Amino acid sequence: MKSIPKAVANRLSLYLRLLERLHGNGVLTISSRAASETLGLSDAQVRRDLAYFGTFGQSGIGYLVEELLGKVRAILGTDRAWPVALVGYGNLGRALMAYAEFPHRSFHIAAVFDSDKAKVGRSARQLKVQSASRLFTRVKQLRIPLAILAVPADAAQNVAWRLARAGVRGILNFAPVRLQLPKRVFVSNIDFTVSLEQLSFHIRHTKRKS
Amino acid sequence: MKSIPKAVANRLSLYLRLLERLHGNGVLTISSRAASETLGLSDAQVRRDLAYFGTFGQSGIGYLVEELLGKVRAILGTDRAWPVALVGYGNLGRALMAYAEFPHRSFHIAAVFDSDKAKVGRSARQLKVQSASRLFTRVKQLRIPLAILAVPADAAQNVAWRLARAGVRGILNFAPVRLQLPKRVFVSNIDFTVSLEQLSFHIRHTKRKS
DNA sequence: AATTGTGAATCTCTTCACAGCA
DNA sequence: TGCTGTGAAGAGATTCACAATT
Repeated sequence: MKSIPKAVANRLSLYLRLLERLHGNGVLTISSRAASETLGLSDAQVRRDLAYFGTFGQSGIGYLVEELLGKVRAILGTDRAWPVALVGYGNLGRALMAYAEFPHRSFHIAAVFDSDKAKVGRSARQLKVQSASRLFTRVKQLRIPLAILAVPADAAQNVAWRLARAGVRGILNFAPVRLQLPKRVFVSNIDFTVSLEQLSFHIRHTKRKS
Repeated sequence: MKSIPKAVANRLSLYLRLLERLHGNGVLTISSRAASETLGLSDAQVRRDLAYFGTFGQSGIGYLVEELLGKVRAILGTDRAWPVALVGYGNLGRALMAYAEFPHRSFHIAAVFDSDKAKVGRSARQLKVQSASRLFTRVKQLRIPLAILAVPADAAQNVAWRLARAGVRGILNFAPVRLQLPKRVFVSNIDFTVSLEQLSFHIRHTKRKS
């Protein structure tokens, strides 16, 4: 099997969102043309992307929404539930704990940790915030594969190492630092200021309308 | 002037972070080789990227950190202060309000809005949360160029339109929807579940170590 | 008639490799 | 010698365009 281009992987979530919406609306089939218009891509690109995962389109008709949905879910790995460890229960951690989209999309917070004694023991939904000292043991014991890192920048690398040693395979990192980790651990970075900088860059480099 | 490739724009924030750290540590020069190792890029790429903005490296020495820092800041547009409107004062909105990195990086929240009457009037730092009905007028009056959208998915498109009409040039969107806007308005999307899906995808498609 | 899947062409990005500079 | 800046080559991603399919 050809390996999947990075660019394609980044678009899969896009397809998933579209297909879930269509399925929810009872739409049975979708053509590459129709999908491409909704998503702002080209029709050829949609076909090329989907072709990486097999050939399940139907000439003259398009793709069966339900079948394709199952396929994309399987490809993304969201056809099963993923327990996630949340580390850091500050402002951001609390917002993530309350984030309603996660449970609807196969990710559920299975444990919450914080190093601040004042926060430990506090109830977050049905969970209690646990001391960060128990992080390694608990994550390993529960075999939690994913973690969300919502701790201050200067604590991030240390926590990341402990998570990696505890067997975590992927980390969603909100701290504005580049984590150094063994390559079996994948990292997705979300950095709010980087995103704002992209906006200021584009504004600065575009002709003003007025 | 050649137009700047998208891929380069995305790396500028990376360079900015590195240069700020070096400058803080009193480092005077940096070679493309040294920079590339820290950042996990190739040395040729660093040189190529920087060359888009002029030629200010020095043969045999490298780049002057302070000069390059100023240059990168100017390119990204973070050499001046950017007022930002925050729309949505729920869990995420409060976390963003408290986010300490923004003020250090030329972005400051200049106004906060929420449609929930119970939240209006509440104090967020030195600001009072304002009614969303005043959004258009206030944003226009204050000429706020950037907005952070931290509202529920079903309200996002409507708020985005009002922001666009009020003259906003860039929107950082946290709602899991694709905003339709005039193309003079740039959008950066941050979608937590998309990032988690990228992790599950990579884990699913990688040989397990054990 | 409508639509897929894909070779070939094109466009974009990255790396190689080296002349030229301090 | 150590390093930049860049032309040329290479790799990767996108689009074109059309034979094959229902």
